Amino acid sequence: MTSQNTKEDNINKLKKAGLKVTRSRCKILEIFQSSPDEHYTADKLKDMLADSGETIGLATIYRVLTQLEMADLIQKNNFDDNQSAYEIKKSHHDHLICTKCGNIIEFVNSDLENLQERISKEYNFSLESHVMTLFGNCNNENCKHLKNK
Amino acid sequence: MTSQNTKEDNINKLKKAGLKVTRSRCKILEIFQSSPDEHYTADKLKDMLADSGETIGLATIYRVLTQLEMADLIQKNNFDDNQSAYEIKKSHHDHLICTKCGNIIEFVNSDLENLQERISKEYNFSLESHVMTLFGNCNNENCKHLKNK
DNA sequence: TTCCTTGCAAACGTTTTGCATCGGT
DNA sequence: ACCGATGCAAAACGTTTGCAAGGAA
Repeated sequence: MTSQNTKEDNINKLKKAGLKVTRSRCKILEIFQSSPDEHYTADKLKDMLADSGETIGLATIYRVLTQLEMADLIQKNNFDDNQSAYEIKKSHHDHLICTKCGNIIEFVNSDLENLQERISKEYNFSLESHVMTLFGNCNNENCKHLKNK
Repeated sequence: MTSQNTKEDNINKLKKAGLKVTRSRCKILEIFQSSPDEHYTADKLKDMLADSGETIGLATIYRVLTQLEMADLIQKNNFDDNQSAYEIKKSHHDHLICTKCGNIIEFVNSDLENLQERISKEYNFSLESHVMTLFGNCNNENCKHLKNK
């Protein structure tokens, strides 16, 4: 296994960002890596940490999330809710969100990336980043549980 | 003038939505119509209303915004801030946002609309709506005022 | 030992709600 | 006259911050 996500790697990533290697930061990073497509709110993280026996204060979680975001290890999303959803940083990608069950699907589309560049040029705009989110119904069988949070 | 935005029209729109035609709702609608490309926070609306001699409580503004949104007369945007920005509902369009000065530019692009449909189909997804926001620098001369709010 | 990190509680800013009053219809 | 709409104040909510105690280097 030449996994990119060993504990060693995380230690290096944190050090590189000038952050001390603490239990909280490692545990949080590991959760993100355990399900790379999942989106986590601060609250959800707190619950998951609690479930695995780690009691970490919400304040710390918010602080860590901010730091990991600045270190470019995770990405913050402001979807339609009042809560921010974080996910591990990957190459450019966007989201489909089911308005019935809240399910989030990620996708990558290079045509989209190109189109964004074209549009930016049209407005003499220097593109830094983007967000694109499609809302609709996922048409899955198990789209019955309303808003899994 | 065969304007679509007479007071008569607004009265009809409100009635159609099952809302009483009150001073607050009319004034707020008029502000949105006076600058169709502008984006307003609840706070900003309160200030503008105050400037024109209308003192309307923030609670009412939020209630009206929610109702106008449900009536499909305005649209709510959750950009990167903590505040929601509302604008009058137009045909599909998206945003370029300057990360330096906060300036918001609207654009419409039919290629984008088509591409969204293609992507949705790919995931067996029934598209209802979308959000696309490009962040970058607007390269305007007057891009010096940091974050005009 | 140093300074960063954490927990707790309190503060914060935005949005929502309860309730009495007001105003369309 | 009825019932929805409003104002005010208080509550709720997610997030941030101050401070004292704890932990990595």
